Amino acid sequence: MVRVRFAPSPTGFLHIGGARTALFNWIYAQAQSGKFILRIEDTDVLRSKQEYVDEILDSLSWLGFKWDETYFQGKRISLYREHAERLLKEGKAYTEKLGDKPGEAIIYKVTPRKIRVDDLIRGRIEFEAETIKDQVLIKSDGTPTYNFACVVDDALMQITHVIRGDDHISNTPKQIMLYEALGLPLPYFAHLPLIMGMEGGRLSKRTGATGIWEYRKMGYLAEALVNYLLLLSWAPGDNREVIGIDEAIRLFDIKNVNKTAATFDPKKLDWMNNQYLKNADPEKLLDELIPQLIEKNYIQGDNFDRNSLKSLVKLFQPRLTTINDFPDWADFFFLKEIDIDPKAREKYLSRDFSREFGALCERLDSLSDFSLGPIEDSFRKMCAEFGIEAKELIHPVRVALTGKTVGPGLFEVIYYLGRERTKERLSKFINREG
RNA sequence: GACCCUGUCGUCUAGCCUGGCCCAGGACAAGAGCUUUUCAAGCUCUCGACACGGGUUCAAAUCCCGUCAGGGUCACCA
Repeated sequence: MVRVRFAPSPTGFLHIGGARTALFNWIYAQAQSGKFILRIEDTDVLRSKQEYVDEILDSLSWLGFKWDETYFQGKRISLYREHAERLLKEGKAYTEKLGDKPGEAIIYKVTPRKIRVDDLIRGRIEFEAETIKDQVLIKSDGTPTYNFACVVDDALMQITHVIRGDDHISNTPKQIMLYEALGLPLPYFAHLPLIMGMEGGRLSKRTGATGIWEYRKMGYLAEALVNYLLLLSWAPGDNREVIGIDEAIRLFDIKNVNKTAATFDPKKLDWMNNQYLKNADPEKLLDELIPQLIEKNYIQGDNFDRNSLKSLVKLFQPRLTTINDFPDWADFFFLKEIDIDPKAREKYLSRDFSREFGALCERLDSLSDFSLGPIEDSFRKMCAEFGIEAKELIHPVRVALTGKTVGPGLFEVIYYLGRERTKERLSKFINREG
């Protein structure tokens, strides 16, 4: 049975790189019908915080990576000490006192030899143990070092595949020495390429948001983020980009994971998010949106028409980059007084449209069936009578109704805005004296 | 500095193992145009890469060697 793990340390939020490591472990477990284990590496007592633990768990859940078992290294301190003392007894380690500090560290003595790693993604990598210093196992304060705790835990938790970032390649020979010293079976290793920022180098706050939670707040869909992250170092091989997680699991093979570091491109993430957004269930989008709409005072409590909101969401869905675009772009449906973009006014409403807008109001008034088809027919007929092209009037009307030059089709806007509000907004541009 | 990893369009990649179908395919971005209603949607087109140099071979993006470049690691952090 395949057992993989994701082992974050709660000294910060879950970021893009961590999410990617979690994703590849999780998808491998799914593909192999194995177990995905979560291990919180909280041995650094000073920097570890409960709020980070909570945030990491929330982010993993949001991304859809369910885990089967949870461990905290902080609760296993005695285990590490037992194993270190065993090495001490066997003469494979020695103790050392650090200056005048209390306590003694336990240090593993490296013996020169060649260490081979057969990496599932990179093939064979060889190291000379001579280039590696003696390794601290237990620090003077009694807590284990990362490499030691990691080995003891991976062995005891019966982890079969260690899938982690490239930056751990040089830890691998150190860990292999410890497995062998302890007489524990070696797992398979697979090292994923790193994700870099647009300017090269590590993905950092400078290059934009890195916390998974921030992406959620910005209105990205978990499915889109996961799909994008997966594509950053893996491809199904048939030129498809938008690929559902179930199918990805079916096609996933760790041997096809790329070796090259990938640059995180926010623009492509945006595109991916739009791909998922346009096919998303409007009900689900609405659930995400309602709290925002309430907060903006666009709707009140539970006093709103869910069906008409759903229609609105559908209207905007194909053009949304993030969920959060909706409240901005559809604001004119909710606001009593809309702001007209000054440039839009300048471009389309600089001349007087009293005659046309007035006629339009009358026509809309006389429509017995205020629905999409009749609205459009009536509008176009009126333009013909005025001897103008429809678009000469469409743009000014759109600006008058929405305050914007872009948006959904005008007739949909009129239909969903309703007869009264449409007339009201148009009337503001009708000069009575003229 | 030492050790290690990696090198296909600006970016993500397919192809590389099992040389010829690749004067290198797709996607994002960018640019141009179409859509007798806008675009931030849709459609069409354009731009654009095998890091470099040697080999091996009838034939190399694909195999070998070297160079260069980028990245990672060298903590009683994880």
